[in-house]
Amino acid sequence: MLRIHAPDFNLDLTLSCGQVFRWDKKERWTGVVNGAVIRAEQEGSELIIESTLDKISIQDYFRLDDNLEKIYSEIGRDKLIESLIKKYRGLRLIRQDPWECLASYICSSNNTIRNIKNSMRLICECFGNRIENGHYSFPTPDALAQVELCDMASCRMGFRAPNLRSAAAMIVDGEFDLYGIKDLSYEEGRAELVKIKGVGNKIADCVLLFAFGKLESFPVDTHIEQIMERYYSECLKDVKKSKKRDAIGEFARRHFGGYCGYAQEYLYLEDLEKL
DNA sequence: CTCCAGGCTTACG
DNA sequence: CGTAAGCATGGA
Repeated sequence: MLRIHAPDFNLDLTLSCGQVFRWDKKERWTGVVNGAVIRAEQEGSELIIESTLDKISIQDYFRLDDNLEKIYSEIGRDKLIESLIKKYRGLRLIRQDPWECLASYICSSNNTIRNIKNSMRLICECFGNRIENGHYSFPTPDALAQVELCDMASCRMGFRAPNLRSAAAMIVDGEFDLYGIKDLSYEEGRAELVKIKGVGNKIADCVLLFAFGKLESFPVDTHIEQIMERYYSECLKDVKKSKKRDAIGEFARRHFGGYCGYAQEYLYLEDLEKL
């Protein structure tokens, strides 16, 4: 049992804001990270962890080394984001495994969070390794590259299944250096990721932000598009519909600065919770 | 029934 | 160039 000092951290918000798909809250939050089951709960500023992973790995996963005060002062450029910082204080980005992150977001296109979570659970149950009762590791690229498409149909991924398997094959064959992206700039990494079939700008931005910690990434999906239209419409007039998402991302980098990926997460959660 | 969901690819003017 | 249909699946 680990007790980790975690000020400015909100476990519930961090795990329920839609950035990760393999955590569930029962009595405690339970998830699988890097092949190990983690059970987590929070008591005030103490994060209480039961896992075989060490303290450093947990701190790294939850990005507890991020200086949130500095990030808040950087992105807090207007009234809206200031109010969201106040409302969702302690929401942190998570440092996900690149392959699981890529696979999850390949599955995310034109899909719901509920369906994505269901598909990722099935993928792990069908093709991962059993760790303990009811908990499975995320299958490696090798494991998925060998799966027949007809066997993948049971994971309910629909038209995205061939994209996931071909991404796995590209990584296994050495055709795509996923882990090398950590050494690239945001722009270079994006140019690489969109070479994968089924990966466009938005999914590339999610992988760059959630797995590689490129905090200047600002993924623009339907939720972000809607909330940005509502609150920052004056900055998007005269932009053609087909260029709107690019324009929103560029505006966000100018407006919120180099930590705009954090701003994205707060805006996204606000739109998720709208009535 | 239609419309939408953390989009992307392809085809057609 | 630009726009639009089509893509599986499930829920509202």
